[in-house]
Amino acid sequence: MSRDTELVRYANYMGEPDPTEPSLASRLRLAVVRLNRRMRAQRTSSTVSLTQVSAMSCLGKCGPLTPGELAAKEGVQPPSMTRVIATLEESGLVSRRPHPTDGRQAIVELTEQGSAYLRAEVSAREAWLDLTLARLTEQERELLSRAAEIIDRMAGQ
Amino acid sequence: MSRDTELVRYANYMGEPDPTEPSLASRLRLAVVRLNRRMRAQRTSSTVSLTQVSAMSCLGKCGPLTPGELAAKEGVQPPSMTRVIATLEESGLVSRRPHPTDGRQAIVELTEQGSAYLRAEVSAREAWLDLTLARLTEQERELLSRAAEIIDRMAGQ
DNA sequence: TATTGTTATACTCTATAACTATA
DNA sequence: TATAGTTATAGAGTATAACAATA
Repeated sequence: MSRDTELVRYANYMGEPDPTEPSLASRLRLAVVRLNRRMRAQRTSSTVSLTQVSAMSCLGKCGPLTPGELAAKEGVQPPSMTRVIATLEESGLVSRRPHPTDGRQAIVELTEQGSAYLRAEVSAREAWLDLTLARLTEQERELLSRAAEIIDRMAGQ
Repeated sequence: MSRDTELVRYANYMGEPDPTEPSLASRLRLAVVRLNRRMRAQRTSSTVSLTQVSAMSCLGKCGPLTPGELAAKEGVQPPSMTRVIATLEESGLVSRRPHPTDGRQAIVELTEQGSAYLRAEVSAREAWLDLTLARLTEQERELLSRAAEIIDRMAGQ
């Protein structure tokens, strides 16, 4: 997209504010904040938190990664990821091994147990979300599916 | 919606898992977690956090509320809201007055300063989100607008 | 006795700054 | 000197349990 096109879009988008109606940014912010809270509050028997599940999903999807790569993909700072990895390693869900050529780096990957967890337990954690999604219409789910893609792209910028 | 319809929907939705593709629940979870992180990380000169802005937006939209009502609308527990209100009151952005008929309750409302903040500063906090949204196409924004509605409804359940 | 709200306490998530080890 | 990662520390956000005040 050219810089000009982008500016025109921004002008068009910002040009007609409706003071009686909350902006799209406001509504999207509130919706995301609230769903995030709701998902975190969803307790499972497991001790693995939403953040940890998210990191494990990333490893499951991308394969073994260095801590730095994992932090970048999850959009957190390296020290935050250090802690997530340490906790998961203590639980035996991920393992670390030395990088073959660079002594500074490490390779983090799911253990057998971690993979099994991802297959079986993640869906348990997501039970509430699954059920809530199931209550929607097929059209609404299709819409959310596309929205998830867009939101993920926005967050990754 | 009847209970039967709901069960059929759930069966249809859950019946065809595709192991090669992350589920909608997974993708939506990741998208929401990441956008939430990204929004919180968005620093402003202001000292008002995203959670505080969210509570103020709620007061701006609904008018004066008791702490309990505000907690329910935001989907947090009362003690959590106690803290948010206390901080906002210290900053002079909201005020508390006694409930006219029930001595246990209180009425929380935006002050003049709080309203001004909501008009002027909130958009500053949302600058990043606004800009990011402006980079999308009109169709994508329309889609997100509908998604925000659905997500908010899901979170409110 | 039930309801509303607050206080006390603790845990998760995340950040920045400073440090260590390796390239 | 630059990069990858960890340790130390701090702050936001949220919860549960226990308490106080009022209905």
